Amino acid sequence: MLSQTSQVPLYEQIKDQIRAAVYTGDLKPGDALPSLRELARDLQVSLITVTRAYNDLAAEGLIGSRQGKGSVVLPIDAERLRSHVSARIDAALSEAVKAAAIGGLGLEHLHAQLEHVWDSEDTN
Amino acid sequence: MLSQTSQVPLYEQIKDQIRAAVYTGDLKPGDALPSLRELARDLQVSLITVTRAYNDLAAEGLIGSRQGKGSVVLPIDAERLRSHVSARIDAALSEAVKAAAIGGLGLEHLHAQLEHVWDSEDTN
Amino acid sequence: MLSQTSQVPLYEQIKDQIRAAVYTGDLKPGDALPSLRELARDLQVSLITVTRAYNDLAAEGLIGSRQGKGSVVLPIDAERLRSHVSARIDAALSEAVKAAAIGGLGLEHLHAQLEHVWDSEDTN
Amino acid sequence: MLSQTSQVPLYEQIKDQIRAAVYTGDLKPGDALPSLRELARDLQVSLITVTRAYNDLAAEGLIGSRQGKGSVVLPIDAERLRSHVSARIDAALSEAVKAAAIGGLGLEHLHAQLEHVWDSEDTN
DNA sequence: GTGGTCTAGACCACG
DNA sequence: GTGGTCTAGACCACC
Repeated sequence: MLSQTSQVPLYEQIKDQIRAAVYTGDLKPGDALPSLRELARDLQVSLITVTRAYNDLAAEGLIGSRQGKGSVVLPIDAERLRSHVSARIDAALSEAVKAAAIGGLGLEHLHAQLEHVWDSEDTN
Repeated sequence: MLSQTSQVPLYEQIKDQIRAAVYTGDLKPGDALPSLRELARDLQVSLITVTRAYNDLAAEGLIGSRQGKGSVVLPIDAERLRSHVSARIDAALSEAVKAAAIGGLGLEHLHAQLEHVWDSEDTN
Repeated sequence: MLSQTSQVPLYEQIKDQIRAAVYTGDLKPGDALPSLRELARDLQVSLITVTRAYNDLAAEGLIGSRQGKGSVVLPIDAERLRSHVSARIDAALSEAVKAAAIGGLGLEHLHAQLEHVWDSEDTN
Repeated sequence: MLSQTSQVPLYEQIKDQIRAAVYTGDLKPGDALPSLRELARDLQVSLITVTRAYNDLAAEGLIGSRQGKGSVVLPIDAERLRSHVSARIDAALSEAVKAAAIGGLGLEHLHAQLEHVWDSEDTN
């Protein structure tokens, strides 16, 4: 699902979803991705937008494209994935800690809030 | 310190810095802010960029400006601060949870990582 | 129609007109607003002036803008509209009461004058 | 009492207060106004600001100044006062009616609200 | 001196 | 095409 109202560009949202599918295993190395036109139709966005997302992911080394054969997921490097995820988690937690410091909230509050957020994300 | 290369607009960076100073108590209600021209000169940005930041903050109700008198920090109400901090914490934790889901990491890992980040922020 | 001689800033006049159109229903949620450049040309003002008006309205939560897609009216919530209208009415009536006090006119005079004004606005 | 935070310029606030005093009879024709320096001290504003207020009122024909004799209230023209007050009342009521129309509120609501505002202004 | 407004014109990101 | 950002420079009102 894409948000037309979010500040995040559409092509970034598409990239995030494909990345997430790859990293969670919903898409495995060798799997074929939907064609540009198919995905553009399904997501109700312009062909240009999907093209940009695929190009970016190809530049990242996550997917590969062959003339007339469509795009496929490339083998992922476990180390790559781990550092990618770790960096994102640490950055996010650092943000949370800074905000807590401003509000004078302690570590316990963060742990508790983390439980709440975890549960609510789980149900979505 | 402003980053000319960051994706974040200059005026947003200025707003963030002033907001942080107010919320942390470095700037207290009633304190005078640097004049538009003074800050523009110090930060090496255009007068208009600083003006925009001050205007936005005034619209938020965080600061007040009067022609010929300069700009001052307005009294903050506790409710405002609390909701501001809560929103920031929840957004950040939500990011962390999403990243953990991609990496297949569990809630325990997040709690542990939170401890690490908390300690490292503490020592800065 | 904008007044170049009024004390009210051009961008505030633009904001007022769009706000009025939204609140009266001339513009409904989902409707597209004219593009920045189009409105600037039509109103004979600078692009920046229109941009500022749109930005302010977006900060108010009344409209939303996306790069490359234009600007649209966002859904309004009833509570927001009610408080907006109430505040405007109270401010205006307070002005009238103050003026009446200066002229030594009583409450009955205001009620009578209110009838007259109501009728004359009605016929416009 | 002057509001340092209001958007209304200080000298306009001073003018309003003197006008109100004249129109309500607290200051009668022939009465001496406080000297520029005295009023500036009392109101905690600069001499320039008070001077501007007095000059504007003199230009309006409401007060007169004589070298070394201070300023005095001039005879007021009853017709002048009446039209001045009427215009202000009508403008304010028209604003209120417009706002009510937007909110779909009827004439009865305005009459009721007028009562409330009248009472609350009375107690101040 | 201060902030408020408006201008013209540029470059970038997005679809 | 769209909106977002930033610039330099001007004039005004206020104190």
